[in-house]
Amino acid sequence: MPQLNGGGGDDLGANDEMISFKDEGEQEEKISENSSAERDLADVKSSLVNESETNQNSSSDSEAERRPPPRSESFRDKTRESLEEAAKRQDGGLFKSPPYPGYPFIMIPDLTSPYLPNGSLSPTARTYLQMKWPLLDVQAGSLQSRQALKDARSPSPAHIVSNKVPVVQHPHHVHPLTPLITYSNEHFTPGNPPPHLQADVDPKTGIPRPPHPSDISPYYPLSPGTVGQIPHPLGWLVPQQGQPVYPITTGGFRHPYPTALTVNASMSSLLSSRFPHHMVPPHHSLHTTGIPHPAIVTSNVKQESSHSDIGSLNSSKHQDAKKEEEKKKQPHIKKPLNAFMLYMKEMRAKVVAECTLKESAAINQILGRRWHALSREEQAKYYELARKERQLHMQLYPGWSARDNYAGNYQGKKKKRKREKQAGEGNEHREYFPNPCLSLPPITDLSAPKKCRARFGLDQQNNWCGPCRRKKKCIRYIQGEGSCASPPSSDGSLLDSPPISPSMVSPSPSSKESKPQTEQMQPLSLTMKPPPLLSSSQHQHLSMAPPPPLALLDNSGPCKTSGSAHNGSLDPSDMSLSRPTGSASSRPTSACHSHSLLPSSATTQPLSLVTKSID
DNA sequence: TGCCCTTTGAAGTAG
DNA sequence: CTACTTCAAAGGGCA
Repeated sequence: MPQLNGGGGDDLGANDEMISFKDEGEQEEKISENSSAERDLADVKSSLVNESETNQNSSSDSEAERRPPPRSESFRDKTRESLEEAAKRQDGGLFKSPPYPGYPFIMIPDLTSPYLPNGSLSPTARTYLQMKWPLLDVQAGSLQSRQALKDARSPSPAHIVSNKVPVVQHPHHVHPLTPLITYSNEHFTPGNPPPHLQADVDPKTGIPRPPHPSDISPYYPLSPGTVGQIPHPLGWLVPQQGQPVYPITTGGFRHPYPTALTVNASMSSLLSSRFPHHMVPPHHSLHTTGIPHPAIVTSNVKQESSHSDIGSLNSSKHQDAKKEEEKKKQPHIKKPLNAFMLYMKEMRAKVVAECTLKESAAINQILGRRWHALSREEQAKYYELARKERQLHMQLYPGWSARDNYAGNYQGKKKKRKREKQAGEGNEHREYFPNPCLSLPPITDLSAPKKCRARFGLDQQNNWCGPCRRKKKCIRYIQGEGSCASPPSSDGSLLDSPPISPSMVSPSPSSKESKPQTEQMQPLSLTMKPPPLLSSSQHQHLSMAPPPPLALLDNSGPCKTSGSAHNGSLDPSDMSLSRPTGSASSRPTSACHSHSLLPSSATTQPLSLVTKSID
């Protein structure tokens, strides 16, 4: 991977400092162009979600009724339209700008499924496939090509192979930065064959395949002929040759829904393939390849629900023992990943490579910023994925509840008790970026500074409190004052706080000065969430009115990259999302150390980390 | 070994 | 309804 050195040293710190992401610059540009378009981020987000929901609604209105949510044509059509549109847009500037991502491409998840406990592959091992519409209609049956592909492929993880997940890989057109996971809506297609349809079984593997190519979603990238065995980030989620992947019966689960999913053959096979035998609910038509479902961590299916149902016998008295036992025995069904998590999984490796950082906390900060820098469409992609994953999860584990994973921690029980922050602290505004890579000079609102780490940065650890040095909870952080070393500015900003990290602060001396300055440095300072204290009305107001200081912060990186033709598809609203506010004027136009991190990525994933004041 | 850090988002709980 | 909490991933660091 291209190191981010912008001139910078190889060492982490230096490097980080210098890193800037082009995409941010692009984002900024957008912002500047659309400064007026500020919208409430929250609204935007919700709109994204809604869109996604909407898409699916057409197909799944009454999902509850028809358990096997038919994912529908409508959705498919829409998606296809979107894709086509995207493709068209890209024609002009083809990958110059972050093509929107995903559409034309398929992201193949690394072999290590997020849920697979023992993933053997590195997270980075992700392949992005380009989707070509034309390929979509490939007949599923082409064993030949499939075989060929198979042969050509290097050995895949056993589970994968066994599953024979068909994925088409087009090495040549892979776009590094814009992976997209495509779902085959088919999975949910109402018309899917009933379980018994396993009839269409892969002769070789014995694994059921999609009944008919025709069912394959139009944009389903995988052509049977070119099937590869690549896992998807949502690996288990990835359709196999257009077949529904998820349907699973709830054998050992709580069945909130009566029909519990009409599992369709493909799903069954998928599930079976993902679950170890013992994990698979006693169930009829599941295939057992011994592959656990990603969401299941332990060896046994968490059947608490069913257990509870069945045996309320075990009442409280056994609970403790029971819990322990369950802990050990029961598999832990993990929460489905949300949009951001999906994004993180996908991008983490990239960021790591760029920054040479390995610390997840730092990486996550970067990713968080990048996330905000994403265009609406890009985020929408992930929201959609997340939505699907949730649906899938729901189907797989109808009785599962997030509460199940609380482990009794809620309200102060056992483990992780995250920071005890009190209301008032308002962390939301914290903007410090310890990681040089972020280089975003931070501190925006700082009424709620973060921990010492965040406040002082890695290079000033001498200022950290003891616990912080030990990576423990910051003792200074706890208090609303939030002041570790230096008190917040009179205006509430921590601008006068010690510079975070040299790298972050960057050359510009006047950090204190100005919000504007700060703003400039703060590429993505905005959080999508409205300030906690704002009432909805206020919130709304904000969206309409000139952005509050905080909002202003957003100027992200100045680095406008060349051509950021960006996505032509973006509409003004897009910007609002990525950059809720921000005025062009405040943003430095030229100041950017943009060292492009990634040749290819640079265009797409701009995150201008470094901000230097102009002049 | 297990928690912390850090991010966003979803979902649960408490008031 | 609002506010708050937990947990998803990740991996280095620490007790």
